[in-house]
Amino acid sequence: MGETTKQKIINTAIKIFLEKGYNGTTMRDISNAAQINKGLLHYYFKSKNALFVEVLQIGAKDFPPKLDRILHSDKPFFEKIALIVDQYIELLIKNPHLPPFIINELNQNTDVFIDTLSKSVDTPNISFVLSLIQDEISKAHIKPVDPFQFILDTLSLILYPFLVKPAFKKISGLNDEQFIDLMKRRKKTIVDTLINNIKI
Amino acid sequence: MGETTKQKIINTAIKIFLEKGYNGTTMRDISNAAQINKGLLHYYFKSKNALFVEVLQIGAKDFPPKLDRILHSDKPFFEKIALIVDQYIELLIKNPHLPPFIINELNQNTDVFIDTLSKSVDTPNISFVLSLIQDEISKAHIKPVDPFQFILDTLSLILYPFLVKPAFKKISGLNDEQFIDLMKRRKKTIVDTLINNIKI
DNA sequence: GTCTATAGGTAGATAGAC
DNA sequence: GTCTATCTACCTATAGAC
Repeated sequence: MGETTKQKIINTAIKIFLEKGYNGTTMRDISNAAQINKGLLHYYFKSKNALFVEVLQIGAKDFPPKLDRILHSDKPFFEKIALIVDQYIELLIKNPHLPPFIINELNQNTDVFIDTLSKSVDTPNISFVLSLIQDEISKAHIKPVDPFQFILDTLSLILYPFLVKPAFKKISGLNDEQFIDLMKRRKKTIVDTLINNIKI
Repeated sequence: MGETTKQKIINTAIKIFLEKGYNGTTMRDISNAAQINKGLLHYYFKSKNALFVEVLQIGAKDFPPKLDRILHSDKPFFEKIALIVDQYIELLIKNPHLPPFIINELNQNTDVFIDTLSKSVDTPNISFVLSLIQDEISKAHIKPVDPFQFILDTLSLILYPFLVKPAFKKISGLNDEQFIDLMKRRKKTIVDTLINNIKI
């Protein structure tokens, strides 16, 4: 038995929204790509916005648990960093449209986007991460850096290349495969950069 | 003497395009904000796209020269880094909509966007920057890092916070003034992180 | 140069036959 | 549940009066 029509719509909508963003996507785009009738979109989903919200909630459900498991494990701090960098980069390699999509929706539709996400996803517990870093500092395992800035550093180093991927590929002349390879090698670079900055 | 109508259109268009992106902006938005008649937009500019291209070229003209002057100066390498970080952060504080705008257009309209920019702006000479880093390495002034990755690190650390500013403000509860203050303090954090990673 | 009116197209959404 | 036809609203762009 194949996908139900509703499933087909959702799966297709995820793909198209990721590629083109909310504004850039038309209901016709989705119905064409899913090869179903336009009217059916409104039969299953009240409106474009309702479809978007539902897709967003489904798509976002799988991310945070993995990170949470790493953060709450009993592994050493430096190892946690390496694991998180690894998980993130692998996620982004598999979902290259995710970072620009999030940045775009975040800046054009801030409130709806954040509210929808925080309702459907366990908000990543920032204060826990902060306390984790603070703890390492007070135990003199790492230098007394600003935990906030350290989190910013980490996310910056991981996400930025995926945000400018099109320009990066054009300027450097790399193809997709080579870009992925560079990002896999970048894991170590990022961990080194982060750890060089905090090790005593 | 006040602005000419054409100037008024351009100035307004820059603002609106930056806020809403190309797709999110309507000609009506621009004419309303500029308080001029819709028809005049098409009198001065053939089409929405032509207006966009012109605005892009004008807006992009001022950026690269400053960086180029720093890069080609005879200042020590570490000082160049500090100056570049400073210039970038100050630029972004003054133009907070710039980073998300660029990311969005870059990912949705890759070719047109890059082509338009590279025609109107002296392409920032990446190979010169690479050779600059390579030179420092061969003189044993810094550790033998991958120059490509080092450039990525630098841009990542500078730009990322501005890309997620809305989420960051909402999560942290900071207001605009506090965010700017944090970014000014972040200059030193970034330079430290970068230099810690390459100093011998 | 500036305006009004409107053409021509396409978006999201609905009604109703099957 | 699925389809076609159609509505309303809004977009870009143009024509033409002033």
